[in-house]
Amino acid sequence: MGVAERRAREKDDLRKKILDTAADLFIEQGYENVSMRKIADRIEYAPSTIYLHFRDKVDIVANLCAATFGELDRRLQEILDLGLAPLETLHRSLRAYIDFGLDHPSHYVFVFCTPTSMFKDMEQSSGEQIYGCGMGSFGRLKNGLTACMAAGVIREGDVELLAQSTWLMVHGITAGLICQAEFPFVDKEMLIEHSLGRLIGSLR
Amino acid sequence: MGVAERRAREKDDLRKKILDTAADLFIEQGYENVSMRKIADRIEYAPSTIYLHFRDKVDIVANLCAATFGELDRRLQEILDLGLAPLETLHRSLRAYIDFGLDHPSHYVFVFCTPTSMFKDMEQSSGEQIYGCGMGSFGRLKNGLTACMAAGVIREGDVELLAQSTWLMVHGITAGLICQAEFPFVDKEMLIEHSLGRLIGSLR
DNA sequence: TGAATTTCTGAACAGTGTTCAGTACTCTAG
DNA sequence: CTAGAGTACTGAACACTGTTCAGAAATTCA
Repeated sequence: MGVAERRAREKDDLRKKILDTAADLFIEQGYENVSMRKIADRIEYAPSTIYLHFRDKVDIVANLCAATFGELDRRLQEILDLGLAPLETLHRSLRAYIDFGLDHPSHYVFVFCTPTSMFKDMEQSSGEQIYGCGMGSFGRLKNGLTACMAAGVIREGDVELLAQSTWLMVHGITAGLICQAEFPFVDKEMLIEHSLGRLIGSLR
Repeated sequence: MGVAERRAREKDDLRKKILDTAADLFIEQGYENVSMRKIADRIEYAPSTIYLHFRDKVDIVANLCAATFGELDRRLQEILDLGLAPLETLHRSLRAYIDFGLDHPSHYVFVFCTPTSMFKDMEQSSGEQIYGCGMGSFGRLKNGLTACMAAGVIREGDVELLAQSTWLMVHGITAGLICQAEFPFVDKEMLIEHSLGRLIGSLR
């Protein structure tokens, strides 16, 4: 009686196809310019079919973001697994965060640059999903700072305060480079490393 | 023959009324949730009338932002006029920038947190208007840094690089506090001053 | 008063997210 | 092999969006 399983698998296939197609379109055209009808057209289903798999448009993006930010977590774990010096680990982690944002600008902007007030009339579960996206990584940042403090390579202080302050500024680098793409920035590599240098230097 | 003048004045009055009403609505409900019809309803004109005064919706926001950011310029000039020590001036200016963003979250997000790619299919003039919003203030930041360098209170360096790096991080504080309003931030006052301390400290 | 200008509107267009009655299909039980 | 249950899917519709434009209304000028 593998029928139920096959049907479930087929249902999951379509779900994945919707997510993949939506991801492609979001990257191609940006969140606002992608409509449910465009997604439906590309997968050759009626728009209403999508609603059998996702509550609404935000639900699709929330799922995509959750998946994408899982990748950030993986990248950060990889760095942790290298077993480097705490300060070097911190530096690489912050750098990985920025690179991640630049690699996934649409997702990053959606999760971190959309005022939460815009999601007021939204299913709570989607809101929490989006909200939770970054929390795992923020926890890693706190761990990283704690490790640095324990090793005595940065001065003692309120970890929560330091972490929030650090995140805000790293976020600024990431979001600024994404959203002000037209701005005549100096060499990006230099700009990022210089800023990270200041950021980490100010922890000593 | 003051007829023409009176009519021009009346026309300008309606223009201002549209801008004021739009500003109110944007603050109340956020840019995306305000429609041309809502604006038209509140001023008791037909939606199409608005198009006699503004090219499109973006044109309205662009005008609002230009006006708002004029206020930022004024605030920064006031600080400059105090004739304080260069480092103190820099500190107060950065603080004023953050406070300004928190005072006008909708405008700030619109100008700095909307990917420029979203304005691709937009009249060039509006794009330049939005783009130009922050340029004046950025120039002031560069001047402030140059003054500090001349006074020998920060170390020598590429002013453009320092200014961009500084702006990115100050932007992060501002945008982060606005867009992640639900995040359980520690005391905001402390968070801002701590971050500014790190930022300015890393210039020495 | 009549003509010319300007101001303003109503209806329409093409698009959006979303809902839902009803069709088409697949699988199960008799 | 067929009747019916159950699922997957669709087409049409709803209420909205920004925007356009022919024509109505109001105002000014001769």
